[in-house]
Amino acid sequence: MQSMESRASNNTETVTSRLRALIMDGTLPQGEKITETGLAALLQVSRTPVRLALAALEQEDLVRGAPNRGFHVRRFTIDDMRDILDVRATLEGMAARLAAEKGLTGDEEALLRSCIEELAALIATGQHDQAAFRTFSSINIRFHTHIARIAGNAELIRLMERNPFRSAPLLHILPAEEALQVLRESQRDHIRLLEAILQGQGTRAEFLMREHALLPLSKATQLFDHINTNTAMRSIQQAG
Amino acid sequence: MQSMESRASNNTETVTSRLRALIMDGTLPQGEKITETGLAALLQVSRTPVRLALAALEQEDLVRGAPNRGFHVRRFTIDDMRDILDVRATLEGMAARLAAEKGLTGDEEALLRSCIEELAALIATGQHDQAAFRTFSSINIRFHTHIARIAGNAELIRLMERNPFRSAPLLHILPAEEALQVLRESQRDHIRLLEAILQGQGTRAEFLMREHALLPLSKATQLFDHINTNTAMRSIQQAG
DNA sequence: TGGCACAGGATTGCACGCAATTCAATTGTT
DNA sequence: AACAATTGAATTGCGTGCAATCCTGTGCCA
Repeated sequence: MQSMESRASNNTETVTSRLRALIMDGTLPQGEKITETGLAALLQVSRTPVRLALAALEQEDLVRGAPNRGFHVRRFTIDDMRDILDVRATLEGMAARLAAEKGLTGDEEALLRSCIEELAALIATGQHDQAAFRTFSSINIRFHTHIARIAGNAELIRLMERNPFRSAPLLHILPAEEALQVLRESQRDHIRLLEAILQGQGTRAEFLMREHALLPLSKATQLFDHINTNTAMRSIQQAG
Repeated sequence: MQSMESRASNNTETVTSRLRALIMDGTLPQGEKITETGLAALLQVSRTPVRLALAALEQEDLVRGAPNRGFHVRRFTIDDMRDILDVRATLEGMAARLAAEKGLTGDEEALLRSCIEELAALIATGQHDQAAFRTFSSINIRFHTHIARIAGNAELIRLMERNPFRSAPLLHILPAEEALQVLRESQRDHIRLLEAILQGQGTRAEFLMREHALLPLSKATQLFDHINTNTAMRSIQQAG
């Protein structure tokens, strides 16, 4: 997570990454008002890179701003989460379809298979601690990213990378037993998916992937509650 | 086109709109280097709003920038266009599916029907001049936008609005007879689409819409040639 | 007591200056 | 003559000051 984001040559990108992290990990609660001055003081930079970072995150829709009235951290309602996941599922489905229609080279197939094998090995250990879930998430992202790469649609990759919940740490939230169950279901999906792609079954791959990507949806309520508990509860309670 | 974009309270949004227009209408050729200073001088503002506007358009992927090396207008290859249209078709298809699954209120149905009737009336006149195509495009956008609204997925709407070719003036490019043919095919798609949505046939609506949105793809080569001829030819010839 | 106007403080939006980086041309060397 | 190093111009990145705008709290009036 940090190894990808923290490499930045200029201050603006650094501030953008740090601000994004502050929002995603809940340090800045939902709905929190962000002042350029305050954030600049917090991050020890001037207002200029802060302003640029806020503009960037406004495009990502993580913060929202009104003219002359500054920015505030976006509030994610449960409907927002459903919408975002739904779009993500559609885009991932498209990636799977394109990959199936295009066909895989030997290297590409090998890479996907290795992801599946790593995941299988991880599940076989039966571990269900934070570290295991983190590893799972990392391999899982690699699997999905690679399918998008194979699809070869630059615009698609661009949109998927900008999805707010690209790497939402869902598993860490669920009870351990339930999380393990999710892992197993997820893995079964992966295997079927690769099979469909290998056989060139575009539509089947698309729908399998769609269903697979929607798997977190059933847990959305828990995710929602967790985020609120973790971040905005105090301010909400104070406000109400 | 202008009535939607030009209302801006602050300078940054004004500059963003104007710069976007400069790029889309080809005043700034593809690959053209953009200097903050130069653009600020051209638009009679300081570098600050220009910098913010460039950052915004970089998110839209209309300009691209390298650290410490400024920005240049994105070059659209024909592959880029295919990719963007393909993604757009998928998103529009999703909107149609959601609309069909959700069902229409009387008002919503009436609005879609009125779009179709207006389009039919326009086609019936047999006009094929620029004004007619502009009108067609306007009504067409209304039809599609309304379906996205009915779908009710905020994230989906957001992505569709950011699509670079949201309102690409395709028809103006084609020979008049061919453009008229496109209009008729397009209209037939609209009618079938509404029928599928009304009957709650989500998957059918999705695929009809996908096909419909891909209609410009067959003309992509012409579009590509036109844009290059219109904008970048000189600089390309000079460079090569 | 309730509502409105006004003023003070705070914050954004913009302009400009300076340092750091990059690119290009010139110069010197082999 | 070809290539490498160096210097200089141009441009970006960032900091900060100032005016315009907006919010808050106070006081006045009905």
